[in-house]
Amino acid sequence: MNACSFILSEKFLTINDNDLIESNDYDPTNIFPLKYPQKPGGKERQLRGSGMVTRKDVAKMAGVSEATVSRVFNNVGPMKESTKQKVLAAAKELNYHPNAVARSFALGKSGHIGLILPYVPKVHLFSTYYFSEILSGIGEGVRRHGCDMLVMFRSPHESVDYTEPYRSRKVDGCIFLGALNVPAQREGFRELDRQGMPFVLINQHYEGETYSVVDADHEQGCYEAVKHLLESGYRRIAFLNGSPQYSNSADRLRGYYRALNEAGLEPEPELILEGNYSRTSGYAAAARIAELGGRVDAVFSSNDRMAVGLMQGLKERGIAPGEDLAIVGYDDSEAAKLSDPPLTSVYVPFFEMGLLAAEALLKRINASPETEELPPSFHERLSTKLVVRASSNPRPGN
Amino acid sequence: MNACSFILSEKFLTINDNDLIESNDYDPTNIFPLKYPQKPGGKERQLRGSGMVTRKDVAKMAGVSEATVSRVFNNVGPMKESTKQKVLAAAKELNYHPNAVARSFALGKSGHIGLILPYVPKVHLFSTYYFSEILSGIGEGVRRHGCDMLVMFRSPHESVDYTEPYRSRKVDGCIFLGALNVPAQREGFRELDRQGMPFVLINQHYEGETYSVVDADHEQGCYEAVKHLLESGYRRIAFLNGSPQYSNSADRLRGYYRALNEAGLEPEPELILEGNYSRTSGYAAAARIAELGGRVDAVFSSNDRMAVGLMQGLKERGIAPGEDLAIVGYDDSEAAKLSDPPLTSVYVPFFEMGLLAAEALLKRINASPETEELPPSFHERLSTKLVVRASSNPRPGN
DNA sequence: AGCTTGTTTTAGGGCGCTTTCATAATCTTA
DNA sequence: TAAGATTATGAAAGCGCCCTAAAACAAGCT
Repeated sequence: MNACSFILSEKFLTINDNDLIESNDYDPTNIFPLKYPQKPGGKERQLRGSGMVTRKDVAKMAGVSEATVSRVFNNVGPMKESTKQKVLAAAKELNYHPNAVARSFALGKSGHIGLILPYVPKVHLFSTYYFSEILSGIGEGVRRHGCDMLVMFRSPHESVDYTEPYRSRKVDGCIFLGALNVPAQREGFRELDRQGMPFVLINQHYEGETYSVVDADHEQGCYEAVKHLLESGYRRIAFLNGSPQYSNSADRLRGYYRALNEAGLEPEPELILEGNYSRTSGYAAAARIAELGGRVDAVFSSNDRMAVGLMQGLKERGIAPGEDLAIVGYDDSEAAKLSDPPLTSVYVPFFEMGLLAAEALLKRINASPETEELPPSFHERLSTKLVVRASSNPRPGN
Repeated sequence: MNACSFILSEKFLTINDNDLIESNDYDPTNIFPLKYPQKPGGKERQLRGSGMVTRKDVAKMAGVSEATVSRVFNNVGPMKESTKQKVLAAAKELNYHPNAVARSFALGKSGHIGLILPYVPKVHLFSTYYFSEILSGIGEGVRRHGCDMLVMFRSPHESVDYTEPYRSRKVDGCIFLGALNVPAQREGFRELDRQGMPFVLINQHYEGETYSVVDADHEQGCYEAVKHLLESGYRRIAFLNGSPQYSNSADRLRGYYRALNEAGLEPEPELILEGNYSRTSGYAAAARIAELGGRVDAVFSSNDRMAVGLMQGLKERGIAPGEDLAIVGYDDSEAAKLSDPPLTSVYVPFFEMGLLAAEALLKRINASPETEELPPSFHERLSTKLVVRASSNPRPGN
C-alpha cells in the first residue's frame, strides 16, 4: 500500500572530513582555525569565529549603519529600496551570513524544536517502523517551516529534567516520542507544563493531565482487529500486549475487552500475555501459546514486530500461522506485507501523527498571543484502519 | 503507484513566522510569556527570556563575582572548595541553568553536529533500512559524546551552500547522508573542504577528492555475491544496479565485472539494468527480466528493496524467485529475512558506519590542535558479508 | 614586619545581533 | 516655503557568557 517509501535508496555514503587540525597564530583554540576567510585587518584577539564576516563589515561596505543591515536582513521597518539594494549587494560581495547563534542569543529563542527520544541500549531506534515513520512526519513538518530539529536522547527511567533544554535555550519546544507512564516522566511533564513550556506528546497520554497529545485511536483499532477475528470464526483469542507503561497498551487492552464483551465472551486472564514490543518477546510468547494448545485459536499482537517473532516461534513448533492459528498484528509495517503468510494488521497513520505534532507545536511556538488565541492544549486522535491479509483467513468451516 | 502522497497535505496548519513584533514589559509575543519564573525585581525591558535566572543572580546570592560562577560551572581554574559549594548551593536554590545559546555565542561554536539528509518529496526517509540504521549509529555516537544533532534536509539537486550552517554557527561539523555525485554537490563539498569546515560523508566518495569518508567495501560485497551465484551454478547473471550518481553503485558494478571476469565470462550489456533503489524500480525490472527469458538465470540486485519489488513482479509473471531464477539482494535488511523465499543478501554494517562517522567527526571537532595531531582526512571502509538464504539455492543439477 | 611566591577572585572587554529612541532626511500642504 | 507629518537611518544599550589581565588574598621565609 505504500509504494512510496521505496524511493529512496539506501546505500550510499561517503564522508570525509576535513578539519583543520593545526593551529597557528590566528588562534589555536578556534575550531576553524585558518581556513575561514580572514578579514583583511583582523584584530589581534581573534579568539573565536576568526575571520567571520559580520554585520559590521557589511555596514561599512554599504556605507550604512549596522542597524540598517539588520533591518534589511529581517525585512523589518521602513527602508528605501536603494538602501536595501546597497546592503544586499555588499552582503553578497562579502559572502555575509548572519550568525544564527548570535541571533538566537539576542532573541532569546533558538529556532530549534527538540525531539526527545528514549535511549534504549542496543536498540536501533530509528530502525523501528514506529519511530521511523513518526520521525519522517516530524521531519517533513519542520522542514516545511524551515526550522531544524535537535534530536536528543534521554534515558526513560532516569529522573530527567525536561526543562533543561528549554532553560538553556537550546529549543523552543519539544516533541516527545516513546514516553512512558512512570513517575520520573510524569513529574518531568508536569513541571514542563507548569512552566508553560510548549511540548507535544506523540502516542502517549496521561490520565488526568491535559497535555497536548497526538495519538491514534488504539482502543478502536484493537477493537476492530479482534472483532475481525471474531467475525472470522475465532473464539479463543489471545492478546499479546506490549509494555503497560505505554498508554496505548492500555488503550488496546480496552479495545480487546470491548470486542470480547460485545461478542458475549469472557476474557480469560491466561490468554493475555505481555511482551515488550520486541521481536524476541513475540518469539518467546510462541512458547506460551504452544503450551496453551487448543485453548487458543487466534492471537492479536500489539505490534507487527512481536507478531513476526511469534510466527517464527510458532513455525518452529510446527504450528502454521494463518492455518492452525490466526494472527493479527498492529502498525501495518513493511514486515506485515512481507511476512509469510502476509499479516493482517492495523494501519496507524504514524507519518501524519508526526507531521501533525510538528505543525501544532510550531504553530504554538510562533503564535503571537494578541493575534490568535490558541487553546491551552489539544488532543488529536487519528483513526486507524484494519488491513486484512492471509494470516487471519476465516477459520476453516466457518 | 504511490499511496503515500495522500497522506497529508491538506489538513494541517501552517505556521506563521516568528518575529516578535513588539515589545513591552511582559511581552506577549514572547514564546514563554508569563510562566517562566520571574525574577523578583525584574527590570522593565524584559524583552525576551523574561524572568530568566542568570549567572548574575547566582553571583549575587553566593556573594561572589560572575566570573567565579562561570568558573565553577565550567570547572576551570583553581577555586576554593567552599566557594564552589556556595555557588552550587545558590545555583540550585535559584534553579539556575546556564544559557546554552549564550554560551555557544560567546564560544563561537554551537556544540551541535549537523546531519544533512536529502529531501526527497513523498519519501519517508527515516523508514528506509539504510538511513534508519545509519541514523541509529550516528545517534549512538553523538549520545555518547553528550552532544546533540541538528537534522537538516537539503534538496540534493539544488545548488546548495553547505557552508551556511557553519557560517551561521549552527553546527560545528556535519555528516552527510545520501550525497550524490552531481555538480551542485561536488561544488558544495569542495567549498566546504576549502573553507576547512569539518565534515564526513557516509557511503559516498568522490574521485580525486580526499574528503573524510566512512563507507563499506561495496565492490568486494558485490563481487562476493556474484561469485556466490557463479559457484552455485548460475552463469547468466543480470545486474540490477541503483542510480549511478551514488559512488557505491559504481563500486558494485566493478565488483560485478571482476567476478564475471574471474569466471571467464563476458559481461553482457543487456543484462545490466538500472533502477533507482526503489521497490517500484525493482518491480519494473521484472518486466525486462521476464522478456529476457532464458537468457537470465540469476539476478543480483543492488539493494533488498529492489529485490523485493523484483520478486513480486516475477511472481506475478509466474516466475518463481529462488527456483526459476536465483536472486541476491544487498543490505541484509529486515526485508531479506522476511521475504518469501528468504533473500540471500549482503550485510553492510550501517550502524557501525554511522557510529564511526559520528565519532570521527566529534573527535576532530573537539581536538585541541596542540595536543593531538590528526590526519587531514580519513577514509574508513568497512567490510561486508554475504548472508546466504534460500533465494539463491544452487541451480538444480549443479 | 617585609618580601616573595603561589593561589584564588574580580574587573572588564567582547562575541554579533535586535530593538528602542532619537535624529535626520524627505514629503505634504497651507 | 515654512511648519508639520512622515519616513528612513543611526547611536547605543543590552542579551548571558567566556576569557585575559590584573588585583586581592594567603602562606612561607628571612
